[in-house]
Amino acid sequence: MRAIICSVDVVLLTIEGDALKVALLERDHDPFLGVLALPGGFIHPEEDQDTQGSAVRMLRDKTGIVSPYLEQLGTFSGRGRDPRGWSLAVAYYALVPSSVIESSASAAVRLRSTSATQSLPFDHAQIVAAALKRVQDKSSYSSLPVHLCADSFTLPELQAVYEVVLGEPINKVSFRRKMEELEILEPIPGAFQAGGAHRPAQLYRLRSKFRKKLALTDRALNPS
Amino acid sequence: MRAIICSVDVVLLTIEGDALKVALLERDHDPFLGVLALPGGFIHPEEDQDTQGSAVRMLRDKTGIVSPYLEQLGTFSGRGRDPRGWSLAVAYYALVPSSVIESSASAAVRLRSTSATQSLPFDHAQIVAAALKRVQDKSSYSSLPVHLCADSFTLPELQAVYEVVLGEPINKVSFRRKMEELEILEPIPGAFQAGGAHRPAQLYRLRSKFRKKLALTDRALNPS
DNA sequence: ACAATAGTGTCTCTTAGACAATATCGA
DNA sequence: TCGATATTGTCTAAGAGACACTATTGT
Repeated sequence: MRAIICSVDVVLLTIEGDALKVALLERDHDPFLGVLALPGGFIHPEEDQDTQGSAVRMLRDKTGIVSPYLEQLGTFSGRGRDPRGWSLAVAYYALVPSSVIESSASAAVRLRSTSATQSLPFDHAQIVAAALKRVQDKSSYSSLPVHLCADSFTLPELQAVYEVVLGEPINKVSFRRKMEELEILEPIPGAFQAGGAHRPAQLYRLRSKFRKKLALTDRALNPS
Repeated sequence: MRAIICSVDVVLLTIEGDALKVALLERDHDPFLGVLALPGGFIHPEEDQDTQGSAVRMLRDKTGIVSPYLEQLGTFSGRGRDPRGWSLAVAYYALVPSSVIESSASAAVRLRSTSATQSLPFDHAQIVAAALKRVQDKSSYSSLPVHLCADSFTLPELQAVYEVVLGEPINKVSFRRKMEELEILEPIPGAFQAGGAHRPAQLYRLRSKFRKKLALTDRALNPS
């Protein structure tokens, strides 16, 4: 009996401009040498505590990024997904602000729109689709999208992030009420973003209690 | 390098009396020979299409049950969880009505209350806890619990199932309104359940469109 | 002063829960 | 008829979205 090929893949998501982007890398060996694919690789039992550890290691070694938010997405398996044989990939997804990409991503990282991932090798298109669906579902009733924002941000910025992730506009008043209720944000005293020819916006930061934890709502932010 | 031990475990849940129960089996080999544990076993790449296929096979062969609802829960991995070495278990959960257990479960199946699974071997207690949490989360905004009901059931019965799963009472009027809105049920013409000394209840069945698909609500059934 | 965006007040409509009325059975 | 549970009607209160008003900046 052939051994099962065990790997871990990571869907690293960020917002660039007005769209969600995935981080891809050119594969450095066969199969699909040179083709853009999700960062991933074999599990190293001697080195990795568990698959989450594998994901952290791969993200760090291959993209240079350490993501505060990293969650298991699911496991993809079967005979057909890898030409080398029956394989099993535990997929994770990570969310980072674009500032982290700019400051610490390796030069090999390529950002691609999540809407243009049809041609990825293996079943990576399916994995990206699952990550996208998970992020959208979770975003509609949680504080998940704050992890796509930098350390400090304004409410209009955060709302724009939610709108990019959910793909539809949100009522401003309702959005602010919801953020207020969640009690996850705190204004940074005296800090404003002066941008353009208009009233400056209050800068907020995530309250420390929620650095690692999500806040959940009873009702969807944007019932469709 | 040692190969990774790849297995699949299934959390089979049902309602018996007023409580959620898990199906357990006595282990037939070491480690933990004779100890009650989740149904599970090694992935057979020659035989299984993918891990979902492994889960179906194990459920069928070890418990005699074929569950219409079977969903991946997550993957549990690491050095410590199995005394034989670094291992990886893809966990699934299944929901079946108690009638299915009664009619087709193998005699070896033991039902245990989900609140008494602290002493399970490996990390099975953690897997059961994750399954329970998943089922509760999903039940609060979907039609998931109908899979714990037999083919035909009354609305009070279904409400009782929701209440067992969620662990708290639900407003009757709201519950009925929600079920109405979801449009997942249809009354069985002329079929009533005559039970006791009171008005008989209309029997309903799941509309065929929702046999395999869940219906989702925007708002939690029971905001707490 | 004007344009532009930030932030707030308030009205209305929808929906959830409380309460209670009606329906239908067996005893 | 009475007790019990099913089913439905309706009132009230909380929350969401629409709209518009105020605030504060650069030009």
